[in-house]
Amino acid sequence: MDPEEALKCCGPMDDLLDAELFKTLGEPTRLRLLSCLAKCGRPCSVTELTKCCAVDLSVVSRHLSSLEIAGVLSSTKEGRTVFYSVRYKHLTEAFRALAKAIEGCRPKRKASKVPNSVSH
Amino acid sequence: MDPEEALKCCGPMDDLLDAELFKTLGEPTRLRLLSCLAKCGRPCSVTELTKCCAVDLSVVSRHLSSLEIAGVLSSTKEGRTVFYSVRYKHLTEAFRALAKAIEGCRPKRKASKVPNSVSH
DNA sequence: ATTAAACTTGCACGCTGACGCAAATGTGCA
DNA sequence: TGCACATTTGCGTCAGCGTGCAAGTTTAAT
Repeated sequence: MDPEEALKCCGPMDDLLDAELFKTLGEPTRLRLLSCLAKCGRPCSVTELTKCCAVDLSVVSRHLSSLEIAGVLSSTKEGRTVFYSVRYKHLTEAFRALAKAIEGCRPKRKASKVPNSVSH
Repeated sequence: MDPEEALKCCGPMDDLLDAELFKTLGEPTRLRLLSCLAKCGRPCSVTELTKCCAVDLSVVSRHLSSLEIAGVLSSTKEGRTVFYSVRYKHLTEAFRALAKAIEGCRPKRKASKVPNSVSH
């Protein structure tokens, strides 16, 4: 198949390769917040999470909001504090599905010796 | 555990949460190139891949280079044309490992009613 | 040697996004 | 009501990045 055709044919990958999700995860500070939150294993407040990275609290608030929009975190409000949690199940399933989709595109057996088909 | 401690304690996630990888995948044009290349199921040249996205060939060249540096693609040169391929195995394993690491952080059973241990 | 094809690289432009600070909003408490 | 705490939002700044165009590089063919 040619790349031009591949563009039109819609596979499982196209639904799973979410640019917004990757863009959100592709930022060191956000990634650190996710990592710390995951390792804590419990919901944390914005103020708490600010202690694990060297940026202003307002910045952390915005990052956490982004992560929630991207489907990485969920939040619950208790009084005046907001608790963020990792969406473990959702994330795990997303990455597994992606792995499976990529694996599914992989050609099973290589045409070992067919010089003609190689050129183009 | 507090976010502050979590920062110091290094888990499996910290090795797998690669900001550079996500940043590279968090761009629509690059993601489209990856998708088309994967769906083709065969190595493609820069010129071929340019046909599946609406940007200049020089831009495609740079994107493919980025994807290679990030470990998403591999390239082989034949004469004057460069063929890019998806690193299926590498990507699949990376995402599966990530899924597993995230799953591993998930608290198995919630402490249903232990007020003392919650506060901190 | 000349020409053409396939990429790569240098450069400038425009836009996005991360950041800090200050002000605003929402909420519990005395 | 007044005050302190937790978080959000507005705003200006600055660096990074995607893009196109033009020039340079490598390699094949005539």
